[in-house]
Amino acid sequence: MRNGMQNHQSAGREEGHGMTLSVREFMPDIAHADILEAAALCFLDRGYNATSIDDVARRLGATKGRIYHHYPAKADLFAKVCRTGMDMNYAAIEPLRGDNADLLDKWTRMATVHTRQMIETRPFQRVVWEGVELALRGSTTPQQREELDDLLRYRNAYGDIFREVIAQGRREGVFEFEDLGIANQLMFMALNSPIFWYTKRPGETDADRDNLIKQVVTFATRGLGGKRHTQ
Amino acid sequence: MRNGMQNHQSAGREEGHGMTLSVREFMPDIAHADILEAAALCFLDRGYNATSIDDVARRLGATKGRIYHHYPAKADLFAKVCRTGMDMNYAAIEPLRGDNADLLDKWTRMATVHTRQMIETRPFQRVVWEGVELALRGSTTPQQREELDDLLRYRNAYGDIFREVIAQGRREGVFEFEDLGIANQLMFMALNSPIFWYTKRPGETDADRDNLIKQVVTFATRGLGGKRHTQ
DNA sequence: TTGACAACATACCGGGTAGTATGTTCATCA
DNA sequence: TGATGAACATACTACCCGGTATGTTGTCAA
Repeated sequence: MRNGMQNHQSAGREEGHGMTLSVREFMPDIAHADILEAAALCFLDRGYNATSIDDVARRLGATKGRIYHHYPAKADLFAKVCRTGMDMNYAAIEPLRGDNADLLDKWTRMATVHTRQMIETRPFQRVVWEGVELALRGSTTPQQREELDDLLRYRNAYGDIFREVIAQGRREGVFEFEDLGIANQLMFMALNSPIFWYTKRPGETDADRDNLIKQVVTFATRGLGGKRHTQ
Repeated sequence: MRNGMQNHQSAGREEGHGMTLSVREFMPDIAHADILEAAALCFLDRGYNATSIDDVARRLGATKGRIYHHYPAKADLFAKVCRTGMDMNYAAIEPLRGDNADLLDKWTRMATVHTRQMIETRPFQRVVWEGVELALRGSTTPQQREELDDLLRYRNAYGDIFREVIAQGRREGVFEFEDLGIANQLMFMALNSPIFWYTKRPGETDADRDNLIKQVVTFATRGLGGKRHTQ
């Protein structure tokens, strides 16, 4: 292990996503973090199948050798990106789990944090979405299905955290909807939607971003029939 | 043109989507309708890149020759599926365009018809979604970009129909939201969402489907701050 | 200082797939 | 009735890409 002292010229760092720090918190190994970030960006704007290992390597300013030295196969690299994305989501809402204050407040905070995650770690979250889709469609090899099914379970467990909260909210009269499964789907569609259409505006401020998030959360809150609308 | 009298054994018709009739209304040419339907189903459950022309042919109980006889390239087949899906959407809401009754009623009818389209022609609509995504990401060859840009404009024009209605609704105090673009995105995310998670339940009745649609539309209505909630 | 090994780069192979070139069948019409 | 062409099927090619095998460089420990 030659730790540190990597000075490859880091080509292809043209996109200024502010998500780099978040990723490195979860990937103390710099080499792995660089590869995962490059892979996430490639998967983001071309999708899994259309992205070649050479594409990822080119963005790194490296060659296939580097990637295959750390990951046995393209599918494993993809799975690792997905897992990293989900890890970041879990870590983001973890501090809110024990919150036993007002349910609507709790849900609002969870939804806000989640939506912020979708924006700030967008490349990874977009890849997670594609991973879930690949898991739902059949096909692929058995050993990859195993990894994708793991991702799906991981994702469902995360979704259940929200599901439980809105279920309790309905019991308490805070929310009003008919089918819990449908409501959960629609809620996540709204909260996740920035991964599809969000792009950082040139002069965007933190306040602009906060306002954007607020609008998304407000839409979801109202959609769920939330009694006391945020703000 | 030998019209009619095709009796290839129509293999791979195992899925009982009830969308066949809708497609054939728009494709009087049986040969083309069969190909488009098979292509839509293949693209639905494997995506564009992961679907080979041989896959589509196999589902038809035919070979590549048949497809390449009617479509010059895979991209053209994909574009045609997208265009057909959008054509069906336009035709579905067309009767509601002239409706000048209560705005919330008009919007509710439009949203209901749209959501029903997402369910009943799901394979085509899922392909449209992927087509829009492919158009938004760059890459691909120039002549294909032309077709995808066409699709994007076609789709945006369709979206503007809804956008105008909810914009007018906001002016009249029927809806309440901040940014029009964001509200439109969130609204479509909710209404389109069945293309991702809808599956026909074994004992599903028409009433079940209507109820499902109503829940989706209600969520979107509330999300937009609709003053008089449906039902 | 020298092996040993991590961390890559380079060179190569093989399978899958888009697209093409050509053969075959059958209906229609002159 | 035979000639023409639409509607396919069959056979083939060229290329891209995932994966591997091998070479190279620097570091560290003994």
